[in-house]
Amino acid sequence: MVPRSADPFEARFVPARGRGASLCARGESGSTRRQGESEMADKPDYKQTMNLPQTAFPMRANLSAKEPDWLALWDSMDIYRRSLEVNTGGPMFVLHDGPPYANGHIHMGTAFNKVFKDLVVKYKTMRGFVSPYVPGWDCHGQPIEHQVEKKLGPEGMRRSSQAEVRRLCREWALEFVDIQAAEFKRLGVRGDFADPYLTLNHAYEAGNVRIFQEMYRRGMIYKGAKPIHWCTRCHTALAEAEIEYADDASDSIYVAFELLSRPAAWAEVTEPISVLIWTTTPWTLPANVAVTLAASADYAAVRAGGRILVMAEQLVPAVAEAARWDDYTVLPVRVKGSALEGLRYRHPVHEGVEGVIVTGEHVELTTGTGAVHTAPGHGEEDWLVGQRFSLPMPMPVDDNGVFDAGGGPFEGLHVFDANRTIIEWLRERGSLVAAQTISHSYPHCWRCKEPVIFRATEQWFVAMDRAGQGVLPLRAAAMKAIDEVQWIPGWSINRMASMVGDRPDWCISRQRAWGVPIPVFTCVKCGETVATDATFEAVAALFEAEGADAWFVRQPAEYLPPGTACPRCGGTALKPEDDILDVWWESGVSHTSVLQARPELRRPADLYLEGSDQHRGWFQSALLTSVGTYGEAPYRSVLTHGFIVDGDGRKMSKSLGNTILPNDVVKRFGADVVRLWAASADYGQDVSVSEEILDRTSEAYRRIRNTFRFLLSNLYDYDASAAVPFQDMEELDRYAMVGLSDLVRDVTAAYEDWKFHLVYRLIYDYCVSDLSAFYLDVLKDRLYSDAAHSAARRSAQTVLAALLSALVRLIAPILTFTSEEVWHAMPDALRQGIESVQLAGWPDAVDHGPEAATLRAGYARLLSVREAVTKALEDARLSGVIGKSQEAALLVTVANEDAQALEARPDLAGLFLVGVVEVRRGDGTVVEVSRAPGLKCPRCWNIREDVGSDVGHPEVCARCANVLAET
RNA sequence: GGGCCCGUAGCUCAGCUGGUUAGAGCGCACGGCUGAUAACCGUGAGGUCAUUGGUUCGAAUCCAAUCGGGCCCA
Repeated sequence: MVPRSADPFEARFVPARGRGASLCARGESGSTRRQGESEMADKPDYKQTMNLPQTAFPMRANLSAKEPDWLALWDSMDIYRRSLEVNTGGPMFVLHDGPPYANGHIHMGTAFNKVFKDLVVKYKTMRGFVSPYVPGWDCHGQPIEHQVEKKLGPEGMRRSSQAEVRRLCREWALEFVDIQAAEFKRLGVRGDFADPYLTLNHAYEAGNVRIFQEMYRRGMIYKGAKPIHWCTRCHTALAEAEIEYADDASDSIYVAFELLSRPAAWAEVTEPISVLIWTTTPWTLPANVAVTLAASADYAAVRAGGRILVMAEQLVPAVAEAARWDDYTVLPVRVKGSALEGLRYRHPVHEGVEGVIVTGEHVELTTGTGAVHTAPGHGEEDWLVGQRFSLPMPMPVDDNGVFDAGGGPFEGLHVFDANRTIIEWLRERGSLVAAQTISHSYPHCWRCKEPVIFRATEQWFVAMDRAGQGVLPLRAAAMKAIDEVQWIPGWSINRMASMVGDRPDWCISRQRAWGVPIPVFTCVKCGETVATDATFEAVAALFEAEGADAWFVRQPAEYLPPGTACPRCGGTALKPEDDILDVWWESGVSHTSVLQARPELRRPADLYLEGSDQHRGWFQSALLTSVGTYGEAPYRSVLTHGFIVDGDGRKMSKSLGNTILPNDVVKRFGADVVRLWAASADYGQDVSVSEEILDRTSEAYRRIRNTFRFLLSNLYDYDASAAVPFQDMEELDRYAMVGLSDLVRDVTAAYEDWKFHLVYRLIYDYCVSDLSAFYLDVLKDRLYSDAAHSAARRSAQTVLAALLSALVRLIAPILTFTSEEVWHAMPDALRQGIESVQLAGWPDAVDHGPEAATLRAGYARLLSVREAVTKALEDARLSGVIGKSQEAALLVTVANEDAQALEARPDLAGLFLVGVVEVRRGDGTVVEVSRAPGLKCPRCWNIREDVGSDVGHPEVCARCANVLAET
């Protein structure tokens, strides 16, 4: 702030050229650009006698350059620690951070999420809550491992031990933890970045074991074989999250399976009878065990090419076309699928093997033949059918995707290479009825982009519907817990409930290196699983002390209690499980590894806050592991936001070229603009970001900033001891105080509802419409022209101080940098020695009693008349009657009630910013404009008839003469 | 293909349980001011409320379908 010279009124007779530069922070001389300067030359420079705004708070924020300074200040004062201490003894609010994946730079989605969380935490802190925020990172998992694999190359991978690969993965993860932490901090996010939680921390890793132990004990974890997506290149089972669907060309073949017995319906037929199946994965035929028909559909027997083929009646024409049958006949008798159940057929591949016909609900009657080749090891639905009919589950495909002996004639071939061979092989044997190539959606590995296969392997599962005695099965318990959580927005509960209600058992096995091992052992001698409280505790202790790495380098005998033996055969040679845990499990258990483990946190958390994809991800893995262990949800409420999309509502992708990166936005606009953008969007739906949106946001930012600047600039001589009590204020000021209270009340309610876009709108509209366009505009005359110490001006300043003090707090969670900048530019008296706005608490919505309603009503009328006035003034301006509004004289004719509201306020001319106003009563509202009588006062620039009435100061209006005389 | 959700002016948002000519701010155009000045004030033009049907005396608001978009799943 520029120091003000001793007493401006000493300067009243100083010629215009003499001073001035020192008064104005802008440094403008004020004496060189006026036309008619010569005629002013020997007149007093009244400007020097006025209280014009002064401030060092710059109009242009230069955020990208200045924000780092505030970060440094916060660092130096340890703002995170202080934000907790300031509310010591207060209630607690725990927002638990969902860990982003420690790979790559942050994107707009992560930026949005983190800013959102920061708004919540800072708001809660200012409301008096102890609100710790411990950021976290998800450090394990296939993507990082894949990056390391790429870096090492195939040769390097072969030479590296698992421990070495894990070391590189750890380095990779930690590097990106640092990068992302810096990026989050740069956005103004406040938290315990000095001690974040990382899923690779030893204590964290141990938490996985404790949860596993408890859920295992409760009978919720089992080992089973089940078809899962398997990437033959990455050698791993893939979760749904790791699958991408893309169009692929596939073989589409129709194969006749010759029936071993004749259905009664077609007993008289002499040709061989086959059931015709259709498949797009020829390589799964060696694992075939059944054909599934739709129980209630009609099946027909078609005579074509010298044999009888059974298929769904409604699909006959389509099949005939695919097979290019010139000539075929449909036998007159139809049968239901259920009538064929139990028939046996000759296996299409394996000599001397039989398959069986069954029925199921999943049979589609829109494509294919209505007869589904069923290989329980190669498909989820097939597996379910297999379960129901107790079918065998052969699995002739190994980890590499290559047939073993079970592949019969195709042993040694990779499944995708085998397709052609199999087709030819079938053709030679006459069972191939048709073959085409079709394009359809096929699953691919999200990392290597190769097509994946469905393949049954031994996996560890979390059972959704079974549990030990006396324990509520997980699904039922989770559904109950879901009901007890507050979901925001409300529809979120439907999504969560339907997902948990429908989901299959959770496969938690991954055949990878970079993660936390499934903490069980297998007896080398008999293959029994060895997992007891004693072994779990030993493993947890091991991880706690040495990390999960120890699993891969230490022998079980080194850390298991002496005498640990297989409960079945007594064998003491134990092999640690090879599979590692699904990373969703890992991040899910943070309720224990973080919330429970850290003294400053607690479980359950008050809030989990993530994007809507986490219904399937973290919200769910946290829920299941928490319910499975403690019988309750890990959170009291869950807030979800939409995804970040471009200006057209499309997802951002490199291929579309519509990506916007937070680091770029920070550089160009500043983090506060990112934060304002995040706050201004309705997160209940997808959130758009584009150049235009950021431009608009940036303009809104400047608008808010300028409001602060105006407030600050008129408080340069604020005297707290001269503050005017509410009841002694000018009426307009009392109205402004009521408006401020209303704003505080509304904004606080909006924060409480997590409606940040409403917070933004309320504050912004208040700055623009209530303050800038009315109150502050009207106030200028009083602030600038009245005596500095006058009660009227002090009344105005008291309001400005209140506005400033409240607004800076209300906006502080959002504009974290700018609010701090304002805080430090505020008069000391308003800061009350508080070093940061983040520690300044929340403004009160003062109840101004019954007068508040009277003021609101009176000014509502006045403001509606004022709209008519501005319109009339504009017309008058257009026709050249006036230039600025002060040059106008108004004749306002209004209805009776409005007239009362106007007449009740003697300073109508001031409120309308015109020279003079006369009010008359009439029917409607009519405003007539003419030129104001009188002369322009050279000091206050108002047009007054009393200009020249004072002998002491013959040039100015009476008010200004008084001011000059007083000083 | 299934589940959940979304689609009001160029942009961000209001429009409660259906009720007069659909609102605000920004942007834009035009004007004013030049003592908030790369600021401030004012006026104005912008919408067949995604589309199409239906319910109703009356629908942006209820229902259905379609189109477009998002997340999740297949």
